[in-house]
Amino acid sequence: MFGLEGVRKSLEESIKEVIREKFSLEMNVVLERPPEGFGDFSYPLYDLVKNLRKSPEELGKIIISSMDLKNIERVEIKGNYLNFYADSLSISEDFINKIRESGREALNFERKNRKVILEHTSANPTGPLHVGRGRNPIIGDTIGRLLKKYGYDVETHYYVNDAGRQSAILVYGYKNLKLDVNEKKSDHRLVPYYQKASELIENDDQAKLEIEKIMNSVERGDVNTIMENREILGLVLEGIKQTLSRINVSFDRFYWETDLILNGSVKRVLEMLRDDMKEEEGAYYIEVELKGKREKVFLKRKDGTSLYFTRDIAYHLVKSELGDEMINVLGEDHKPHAEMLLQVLKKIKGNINIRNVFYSFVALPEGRMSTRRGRVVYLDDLIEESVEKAREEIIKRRNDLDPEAIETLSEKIGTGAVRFNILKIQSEKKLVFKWEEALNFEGDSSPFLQYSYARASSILRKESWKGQYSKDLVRDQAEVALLKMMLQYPEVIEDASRNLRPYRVAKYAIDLASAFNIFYTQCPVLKEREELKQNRLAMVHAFRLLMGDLLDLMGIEHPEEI
RNA sequence: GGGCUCGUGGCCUAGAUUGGACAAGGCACUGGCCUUCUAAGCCAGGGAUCGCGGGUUCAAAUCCCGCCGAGCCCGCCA
Repeated sequence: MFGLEGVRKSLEESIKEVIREKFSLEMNVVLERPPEGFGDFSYPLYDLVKNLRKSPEELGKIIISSMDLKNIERVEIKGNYLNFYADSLSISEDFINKIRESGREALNFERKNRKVILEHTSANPTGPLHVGRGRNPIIGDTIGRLLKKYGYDVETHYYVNDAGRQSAILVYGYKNLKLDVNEKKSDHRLVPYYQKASELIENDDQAKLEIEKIMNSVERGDVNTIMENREILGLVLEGIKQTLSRINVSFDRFYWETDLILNGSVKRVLEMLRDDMKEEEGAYYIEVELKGKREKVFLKRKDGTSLYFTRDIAYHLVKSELGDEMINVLGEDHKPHAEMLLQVLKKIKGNINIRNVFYSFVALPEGRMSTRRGRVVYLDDLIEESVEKAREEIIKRRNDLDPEAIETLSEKIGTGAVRFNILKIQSEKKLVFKWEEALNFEGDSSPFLQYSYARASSILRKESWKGQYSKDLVRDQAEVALLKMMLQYPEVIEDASRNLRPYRVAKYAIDLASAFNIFYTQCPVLKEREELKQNRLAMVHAFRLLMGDLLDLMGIEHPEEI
């Protein structure tokens, strides 16, 4: 791989070595990234100054004179810091060479030969997706793309909850109520049935009984009931899939919860935990420790049926057989559940690799989203509004496009904005949904990225890069800044993947686009003399490759012109 | 009540894992830049007691303790 990380590591090693030899000290050397104008890496000398009672100048000189300065252009001692200026231009030459030789493959990481089962979204198939949990598919899908990029094999799962009360309510409503609904999208069409049936249970004992009967049959593993239910729930799931596919989210596998009942997994879990279970009024539970407190977790109702937690254990055991590691993207409300689940899984199966990514709910300014209270923004509505906004903006700027082209373009820009505006914020941070922010197409936004990509494409359409590049022709500050920014790609991807922080990619994409836009305004390309033109075309070419890659990672389209 | 998470200019967000040099972007605001590769852009400017109070340290937005505020959780629900 290319980039500056290698330089950092060898500098750290070398400094550590010098300190050991010259001062007989064992120190943990971590270089910092200094503010603008202080080089690429810096080493604070405070500790040494204090330890050895010598001036920073004196210490700095000793270190510099005996350390290995490979790939370093110059070093300065400034205050209590040793500032290293990397020879970014030589490194950039390697980078451009790699791009020339292998194109986009230059951005690939080595395969890890490790398979991750990534579960995300898993919304109950009882209604359309709303923005409250809308972060889940976007964060989840991006993590999947990131991990693939970083070299993992990834299998994405959607766990379809068809065993609970909510599913039974919908099924009952759809089968028994005669309603006149004008909605063509199936997930929205079924909403009134669910709502009406929910109301019914409040005071209609007969309905309540019927719903409990459905639940009971399902949990007992009655194949007919389960399959009938799946047909109705499947209608909603189809609608959800449509929504997701519009924002480029898809799954390798939909795993139905009731399969765990049908294939005996749930039964096996209960057997495995038989010795740990305790009885209380006919129901069975196990005890787990949560934050120093013992908690009861029920696995079996007094009527003998299993609970969500039981089935979740079974599901995770299934997943653990499918890959080397599991990653789940979960709402913050699942935190205690996930912690307890992990404990139980460890008890059953010693080494188990699970990592959870939690996100906090998206709320509206007036409070938490709630379908019942009619306080909800559906993901479909957000997408629709965003695409509409994009259409308006395009019509404002372009009068050369036919209606069909406008349509295609607004879809790409609008859906990209939906993904980006959610992605750019750390998942655990609370998020209040405001239309004016969701529809912001300036500054830190996806159109900003797509715009920079289109600008690069536009230049390359007029003239393509012939393959020449020389660091000696780089003079402008904007060129250097762009090159340096591009060199950060590997460490950003690594950090984002290892720590499951997709927002890092979003932030980096903004910085990169920004560096390119400055380059674009300051450095003409096409009208320069041949040599310089080729040099700048190389940068534009490399930038376009990188930005296209980053947008793909985020599931955002990158049209050649916007 | 207990636990988890969050609190950074008027608004939104980085920086916190690994404590370091004037706290960095964006929105909004003020002023400039389209006869030159796409102005969804670029340049310049104003605007921050980093929730509050202690502590550790040569050095704290970052680590520790307490408090305040917001969200989430504490079911034989999912």
